[in-house]
Formats: sequence, C-alpha cells, structure tokens
Amino acid sequence: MAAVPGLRALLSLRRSLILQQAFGLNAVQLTTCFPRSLCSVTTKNNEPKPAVNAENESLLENLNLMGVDVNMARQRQPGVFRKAFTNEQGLAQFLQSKGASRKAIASIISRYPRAITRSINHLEQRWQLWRNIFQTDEEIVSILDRSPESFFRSSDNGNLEKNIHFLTSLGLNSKDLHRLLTTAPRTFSNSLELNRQMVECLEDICAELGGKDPEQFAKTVISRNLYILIRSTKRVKTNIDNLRATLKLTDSELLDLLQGHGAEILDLSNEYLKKNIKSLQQKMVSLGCPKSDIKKLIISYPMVLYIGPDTLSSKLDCLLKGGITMKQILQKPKVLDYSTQNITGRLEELQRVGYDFQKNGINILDSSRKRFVAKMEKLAASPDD
DNA sequence: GGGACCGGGGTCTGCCATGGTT
DNA sequence: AACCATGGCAGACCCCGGTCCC
Repeated sequence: MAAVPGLRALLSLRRSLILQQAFGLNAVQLTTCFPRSLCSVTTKNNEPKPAVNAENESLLENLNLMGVDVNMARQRQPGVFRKAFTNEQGLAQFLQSKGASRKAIASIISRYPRAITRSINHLEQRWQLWRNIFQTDEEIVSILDRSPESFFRSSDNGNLEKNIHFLTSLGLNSKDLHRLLTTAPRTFSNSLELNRQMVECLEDICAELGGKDPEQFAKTVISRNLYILIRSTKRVKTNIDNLRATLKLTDSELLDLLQGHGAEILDLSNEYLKKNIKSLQQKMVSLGCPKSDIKKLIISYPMVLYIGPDTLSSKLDCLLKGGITMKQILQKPKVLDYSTQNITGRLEELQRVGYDFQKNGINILDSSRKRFVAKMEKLAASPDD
C-alpha cells in the first residue's frame, strides 16, 4: 500500500532536516541520498524495464509529498526523475526562506523540474545576482512563480553576471534593468553572445540607415521594447525589411520610425506583422483611403500594426458607425489605442448627450477614464457647452 | 480651467528543436 | 543513448496622467 513508501519519504525528509540541523550540511550533501534502484522495475503494462531507465522512487515520493504535479513534471523533463541525486528538499527550504509558499514551490517544480538539480550554492549565488537588480526577495519570488524557467534554465551564473555587466555597459540604468528583468526575465538567461548579437544587429541597422549614434539607437530600441532581446535577430531583420519594402520608406523615415514607437512592433512574428500590414491596407482601401494615408497612419501610429485584423476592423467600424470620420481617425490615431468595448461605451454615452464630433473633435475618446467621467458630468450639468 | 500633446507603464510563457556533452 | 543548456517560436493592447499652451 501507499503507506510504506510514504513513511519512507517522511523519514527521509526528517532525516534531512536532522542532518541539516546537526551538521549544517550544504545543499549538495542534502540531496535525497537514495541511489538509483539496481533491480528492474515493473511498468504499468507489466513489461520489465532495465534498471538504467528506472525512476528514482524516493524522489517521486518526496515530490508527491511536496504537492508537485508529478505527471506534469515527468512530461516536461523525464530525465530529472532518473537522477540518483537531486536537491528538492534543499530547493524547497531555500525558496521557503525567501518567502515562497508551499503551493508556489510545488508549482515551480511541476513546471520546471530541473530546478531540483541546482545546488544551494548555485541558488544562493544566482539569487544574489538577481538581488542586484531587485530590492526585495518578494519581487523575485513572484517572477519565479510566474516563470520558473527564466530563473532555472541556465546553470551558468558567470554568464548571468556578464549579462548584467553588458546590459549596464549599454547605458541602461537600474530602472531599465529592473523593468527588463521583470518583463522579460529570459533575457538574463540568454548567453552573453546572443544578447551581444542582438545589440550588434541593432547597431548595424542604425549605421546602415545613416544613423549617427548606433549605441544610443540600440539602447533606445531596447528600452522601448523590452522583449527585443528574447527575439531572434532574424525576426527583427525580417520585420524591418518588410516594413521598408511594403511602406517604401526612406532610410531616415525608417530610422525615425524604429527609434520611435516603431520599436514596439519589431518583435511581432514575421507572419503576423505581414498579415497585419496587408489587412490594414485592404481595410483602408475599402474605406476609400489613398495609399499615402496608410503610410502616414503607420508612421504616426505604428502600434496600429500590433492590433490583429479582426480587432482593428471592428474598432474602425465602431468608430465610423458612431459618426466619426476616417479623416478624424487619421488625425488622431491614438483613439485606436483604446479597446473596442471602451470606445463603444463612450460613443453611446456621448450620443446620449448629443455630443458633436464635427464641432468638438474626437479628443475626448483619447482620455483617461477619470477625465472622461469628469467631462461627462460637466456635459450633463450644462448640456449647451 | 480646460484641452491638446505626449510619453510612460503594465505586461510575456511554455513548449519544441537542436547541438554539445557525458 | 540520455541528458543538458540554449535558441527560437506563437500568441497579440490598453490605459493613465504630467505638462504646456490658450
């Protein structure tokens, strides 16, 4: 029955704790300490399997006790389960000491089982490196809970340290680094070489376009698009080529676009960006806009290409139906920033009070909720204004 | 005081493929 | 052969408010 292995696991947990208390042993010594089974095990369909492929049973028991979703973990990294020595208890204690809940720890291991192969020394070192950027353990725990892979995937702390130095040397300040590590933690697990390649790629693009300060350009693009360093240079180059070709941009137009809000669309998948450009063109042609308007819109509001074809189409339709003209949208494309739901709601409210867009313009749609509500209250109080 | 302009902030992982190592 | 570390991919916006100008 299950009671016997359960008891054994409990004993092993207890033993580890006693060992730690008595001798202050470190993580490597505090592994599960159960050698891989030497005899063959029986699988579900009763076929004997060679011992080499056997899973470490005491490890399985420990993980079960810890509330780890063993099936999920096994599916992700089966090799971990065949290791003779692992450090799940050390890891759990470590994370707990940093404020992670039992549930969070179980979830972290379920999603990234290889985490239990890291030693305490390694974990301490890595944590300290992250603490160079974060003020509190709590922030790090929340990122681990969100994305365990970002923290645990690499075993190379030296590389992490070099990355921090490299990113700092680009002129990114501590606020930028904080945002970068919060938003795209994978960046810091990239090899230094990969990050360097992206930076060089950006610098080359700037130089090719006749930019005067490639280093500043790379820094600007990165701080505008925190995801860029976890994309491939191929993706970024292809997107730039596509933008240039379809919009027939000059070098300086393209340069301005890229170091402006255009940076934010560089990391879209190549097909998605292409699809969005095409569907935007089709939609605008169907609404009777000349080609020059399409280019103007993209240059003044590149984020329009971030919006998926269906969303964009319904957003435009809803604005037009609400009595707003395409000319007004082109003059004030930021109204497209807001959700279709938000726009629809505001249009209804404005219609109710008889708001005249021809007379007053459409700026009211591009304002915060607070400001919009205040404006509506005033309109209700003195409808003649 | 009101509106226009403009920039900033939040947020993004979990999976697969592959090449190197043991 | 198994395992590890790492690269790459798909997925797809919305909202707020400081500040300056009139």
